[in-house]
Amino acid sequence: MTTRWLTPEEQRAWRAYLAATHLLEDAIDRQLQQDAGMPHLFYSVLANLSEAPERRLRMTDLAETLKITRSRLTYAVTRLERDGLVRREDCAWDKRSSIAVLTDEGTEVLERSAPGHVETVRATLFDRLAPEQVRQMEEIFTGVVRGLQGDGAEPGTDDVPWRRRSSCSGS
Amino acid sequence: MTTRWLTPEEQRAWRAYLAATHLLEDAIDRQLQQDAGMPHLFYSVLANLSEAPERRLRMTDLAETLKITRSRLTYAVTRLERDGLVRREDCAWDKRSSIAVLTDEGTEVLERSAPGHVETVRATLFDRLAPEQVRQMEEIFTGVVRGLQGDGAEPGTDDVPWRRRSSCSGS
DNA sequence: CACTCTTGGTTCAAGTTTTAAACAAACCTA
DNA sequence: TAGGTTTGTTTAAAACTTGAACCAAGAGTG
Repeated sequence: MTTRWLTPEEQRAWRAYLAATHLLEDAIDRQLQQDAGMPHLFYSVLANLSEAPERRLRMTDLAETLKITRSRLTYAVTRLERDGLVRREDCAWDKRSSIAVLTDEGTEVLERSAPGHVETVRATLFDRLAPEQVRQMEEIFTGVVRGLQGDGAEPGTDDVPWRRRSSCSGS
Repeated sequence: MTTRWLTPEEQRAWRAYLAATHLLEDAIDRQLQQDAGMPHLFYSVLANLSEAPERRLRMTDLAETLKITRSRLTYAVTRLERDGLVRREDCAWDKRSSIAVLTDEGTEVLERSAPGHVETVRATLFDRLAPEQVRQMEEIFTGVVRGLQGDGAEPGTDDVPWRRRSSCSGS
């Protein structure tokens, strides 16, 4: 089986993608580090928690939605907990689980830095895209995500993966 | 000025993008680490050199096309040089510059690991995209790149940025 | 009930990578 | 020549990632 190399079109797309992701991540990381004192990943943790019911999520679920290893998440949450932005709670139903909870201070920090973050995402990305391109982007990347790890999952659960399991949210 | 939050469509696109980039980078890094013993960035260095005239590029130019800092590139090239995949040469025209040259061994390693890499890129990305989506991707991200750092550059030089300056290639 | 298997999460040590600031050399311009 | 810029590296510190090992708790089985 001989290698099917990338076509010129694919090469151009790939290069553009690589360059853009580098620049984007740099810009966003710089902005967040500046304004919120944290890297993008940490911000994403806070953001995801803030949208979860009762602002709490199981570590494993959080790791899954963020597409990172649990180890990596443990590291992030430990930092955030040290800064008082997140608190860990035990799960009453499953005593193995620990639940990351966004604290009030975490909420404050998030709300304070969200505008700047959104501003950056807009300035670097969405303000340069036509509405049609936004749709295209979503389709392209949801496809990639599904292919890369959703192969075994039933379609339809991808939008809100954090509602799949018991969220230990009952008080 | 009140914050213009992301629309639901933009949010979906953004989340999909973030998830996909995480998964993609993970997959590609894992594959390259496995098969070539190096992270994606290092591979990109080799790949870019291999396509340059005489397989040589100024450090600064290389950093610019890779969208990384010179410091970061210095680190990468140092590693690659230690492994014999890249060699540094002085530039005759400008004695400040140093030129990274892909060695024969580097070429071998690259050629040996390229098929697996392309295979991964295909499997994770392009084999899931319609030709139209490849074009959409290119347009979206070239726009982003141009906006993020090409604002001051004349349009038309984006495709082959490494030919812009003296490449110190005259043997 | 033991027994095993799996899951959830952390710890630990090692290594990798990034950053930022400082530096030196070379170039350029007047 | 002086002053400013570009190139590239060095350095030290910090940040991050990895992978394996580990423990505790649930789940399934006989």
